[in-house]
Amino acid sequence: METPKKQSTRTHILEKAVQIASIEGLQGLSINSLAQSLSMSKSGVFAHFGSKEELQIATLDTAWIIFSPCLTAPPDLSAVQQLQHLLEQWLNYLESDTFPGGCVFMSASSELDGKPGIVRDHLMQLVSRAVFVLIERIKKAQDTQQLVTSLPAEQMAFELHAFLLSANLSYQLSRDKQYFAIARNAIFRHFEEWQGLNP
Amino acid sequence: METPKKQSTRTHILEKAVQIASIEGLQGLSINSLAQSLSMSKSGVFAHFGSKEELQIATLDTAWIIFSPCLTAPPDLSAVQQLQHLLEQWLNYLESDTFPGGCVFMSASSELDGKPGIVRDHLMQLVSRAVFVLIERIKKAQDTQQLVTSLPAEQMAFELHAFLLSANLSYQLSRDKQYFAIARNAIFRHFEEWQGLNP
DNA sequence: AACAAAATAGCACGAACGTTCGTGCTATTT
DNA sequence: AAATAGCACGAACGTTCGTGCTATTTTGTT
Repeated sequence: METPKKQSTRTHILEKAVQIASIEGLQGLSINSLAQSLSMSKSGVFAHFGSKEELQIATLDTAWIIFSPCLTAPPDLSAVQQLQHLLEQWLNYLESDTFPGGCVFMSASSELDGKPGIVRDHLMQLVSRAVFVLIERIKKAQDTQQLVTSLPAEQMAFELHAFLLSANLSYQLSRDKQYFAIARNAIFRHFEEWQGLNP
Repeated sequence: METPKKQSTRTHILEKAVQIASIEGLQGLSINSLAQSLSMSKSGVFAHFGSKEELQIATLDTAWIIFSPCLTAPPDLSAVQQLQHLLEQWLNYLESDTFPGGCVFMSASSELDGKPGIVRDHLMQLVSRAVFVLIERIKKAQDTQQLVTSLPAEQMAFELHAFLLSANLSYQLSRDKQYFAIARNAIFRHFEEWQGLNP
């Protein structure tokens, strides 16, 4: 039987790293505390990455692997249903404590804006990828006359994304899940309006 | 002549502290770097506050003094105009680089969520105060039949606030001011809708 | 069973962190 | 003129950080 042990320690390290980073932030993720929480030595952890920046990038990639399934949708749904499916999965990802300290990408965006470097570049690439999927889904719904075309897809994406971000931030600060209900209400009403009057 | 020296160094320190904190975050605001950028000694700065937590709280208070004028509005305006005035000033505050690294309260919210303590408590109090003003302005506009009452004021406040937060985050990450135009578009359209059909 | 390779541990380093202490300056008060 | 208080300073503390080195252990292949 093939033992999966060889690759699994690095994976195991990164899963803990994502948890810690979601609470302490990417900067607060220290190799020392990471090693201790894994009952490993500092150098044992460090050797897997070679630098803290590489650890941070690998942590972002691991978080992306956890998050990215949200972006998929069953192909048998209509375009607008796929879009709604995407938003609902995104909300579930924020609401269920997938990451104990909230969306890693959002907290990382806050700490890394204004600090150029490869970690920031990598983060921006991942964030752009998620927003790109959102915009594309909106455009497809517009192309099939399921959403109005009076608004640019980018405008709609900004507003929907804003509700997701804001719900995450308010929830993390207050630990009150009502903000997800409020965000769902906002999203639902906007869909009602944007589906309403087709030319 | 009364010497303003005594209180002014502390004020001077805190003004620099707000600038640094807006870029590096409240945790990244180190007493060492703060002292160096002021050509002071570490202990000279430290003595004014006694602990880093007290420095962080004083920094938040200083940022609030800078921000809070946004919340005022000329009393001769109508309720809905006062609300629009508030949002426009808030956007200007985010857009003009009042703080070089973006809204201090937002980045602080991101780093402090999930880390209980007096700094987090103090931050939440300030944030709540701003949101409270926003909600009260909406309620007053509803009471005077200038905004529809089919939505709770808290729901409207969440959506408007989300646009502000999201514009700030996207701008700080991309340095692209188009996001403020998008946010203004979103706010304008929502007012059009919420003013539209009164009972 | 022996051995090469990879993974982990151990140790030391320089730097930066928050904090404390003793000590001068410089006003203000007695 | 003497005593006092407030500021700011430099030095040092113990700790933690990221990062190199060198052993030692574990693993996979013959």
